[in-house]
Amino acid sequence: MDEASFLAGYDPRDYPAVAVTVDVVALTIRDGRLCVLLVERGAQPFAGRRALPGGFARDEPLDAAAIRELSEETGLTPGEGHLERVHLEQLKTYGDPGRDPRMRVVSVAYLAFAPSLPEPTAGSDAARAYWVPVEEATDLAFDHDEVLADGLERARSKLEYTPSATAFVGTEFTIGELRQVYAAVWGEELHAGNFHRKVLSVPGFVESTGETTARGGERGGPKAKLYRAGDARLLHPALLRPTREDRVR
Amino acid sequence: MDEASFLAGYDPRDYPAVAVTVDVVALTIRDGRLCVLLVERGAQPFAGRRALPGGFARDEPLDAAAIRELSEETGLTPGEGHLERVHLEQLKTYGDPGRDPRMRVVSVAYLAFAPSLPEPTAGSDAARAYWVPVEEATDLAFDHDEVLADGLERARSKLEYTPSATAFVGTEFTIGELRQVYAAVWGEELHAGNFHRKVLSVPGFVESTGETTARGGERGGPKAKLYRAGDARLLHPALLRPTREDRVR
DNA sequence: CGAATAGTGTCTTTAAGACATTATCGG
DNA sequence: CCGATAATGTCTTAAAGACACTATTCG
Repeated sequence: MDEASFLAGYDPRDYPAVAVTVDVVALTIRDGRLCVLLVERGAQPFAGRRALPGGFARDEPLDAAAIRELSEETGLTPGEGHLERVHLEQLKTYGDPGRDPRMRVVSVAYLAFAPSLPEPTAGSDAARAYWVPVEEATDLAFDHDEVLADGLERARSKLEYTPSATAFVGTEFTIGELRQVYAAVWGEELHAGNFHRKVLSVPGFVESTGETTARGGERGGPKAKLYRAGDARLLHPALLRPTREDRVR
Repeated sequence: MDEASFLAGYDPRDYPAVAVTVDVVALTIRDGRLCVLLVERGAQPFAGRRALPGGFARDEPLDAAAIRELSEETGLTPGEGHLERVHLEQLKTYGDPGRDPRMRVVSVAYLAFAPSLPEPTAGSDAARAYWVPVEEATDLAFDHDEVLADGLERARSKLEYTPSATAFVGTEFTIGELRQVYAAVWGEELHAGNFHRKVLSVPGFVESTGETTARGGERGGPKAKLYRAGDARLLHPALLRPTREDRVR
């Protein structure tokens, strides 16, 4: 029986209720570390535990619900320049019976990449939210450990094949800043010289602004050229992670 | 407000009902052509139109619902050896308001790769289902054109980085059969010699059975060595599609 | 035999990675 | 000056792609 013929004679109110929520794995880089946005839970179940931000889907597209949740939790409002540049994509949907002890909850998870955002301000509705380095984001409520792990793996993979690393930095950035994004997300240092040449050789990854930074680095070094994101949606050739042989079996 | 604190004081029966369905983009290769499983809709809306197989999610994991739908539509039962080797993965979730004219329906789409299956038999519950070459699968009900397009793009990409092409052939196969899978999914011929060497050079992609086919090809040619799927979950290095420069912008 | 296919060999080009080198800045 | 970083150069190795070629089998 297909979806529609089933629904034709079907009143969903007769069935056990299903709730649809949207959860967001929001990643950013602070002080060279990859961080995820978490909220502190107030109510049962999992009271006091940390969880991914999320909420009930209203009468809106699922993507819009994800943006709304992110906006509510960070205290940032779309239209002020902060949330516009956030990269957002659907991650995966989690719907196992029992993942919420109270009822059937189907949760559509989203993955977001953001440039370094201000810490959510106390006093706002978002006071319970804060950025946590991903290694310390363990023991989350519900199945959010798994959701986060899936999000991290997706993020690491995305950096290989797409220019989405640019979503973690400002509109203008140096190659060194971009390299720090890769280092933070992949969790390993990259060879500066080879990375530099590689990034510039991929068509459409970055384009020069003609400008340079006003000063050199904090610990010395010359001024760096500034770039902005190019028009490529895929990286050809890709920027592959250093292969760990055992990862593929 | 996060998901759980919202739900704590929330009775979903007070809200507009949301239905969760599972749709399946099931792909197979018949006569060298990539085909998708479609069903003919009987009821309104979209009566008489073709749609992807799918249905309401019951009290079961979402993956289980997808397998169940596939089983019901093809008339094949798990445990008879046909559905075991089907590769199944979650594709994407579609939940825009208005995608079903009657009510809010959130649909979790799955992508399935199957070896050539028998045409669903008339007389069974699956009589309305049949395999259609993907180029002819247009004008589908709901937003299923978009779902199918997303599924095809995912399938093409999967063949690059994973050994999932082996899910389209039998447990034992020749390199030539594998090449026909790539040709059908990517829609372009591949150089036989280079493909052959490439497949054998990727660690864990295929392993030799030591056997060969009993006969040569129908139109001539020598007996071919037989292989089975190896233990790799990712292809290193990958089998990249011939690059079309304009695809990446 | 002729056509088609399996499988291998060879060469060129491209890309990745290791490593060195030069230049420029801050302190 | 010293240490750090930006940016470029060189060399080696791996991989992709074009192409040729042999061997085998069917009709």
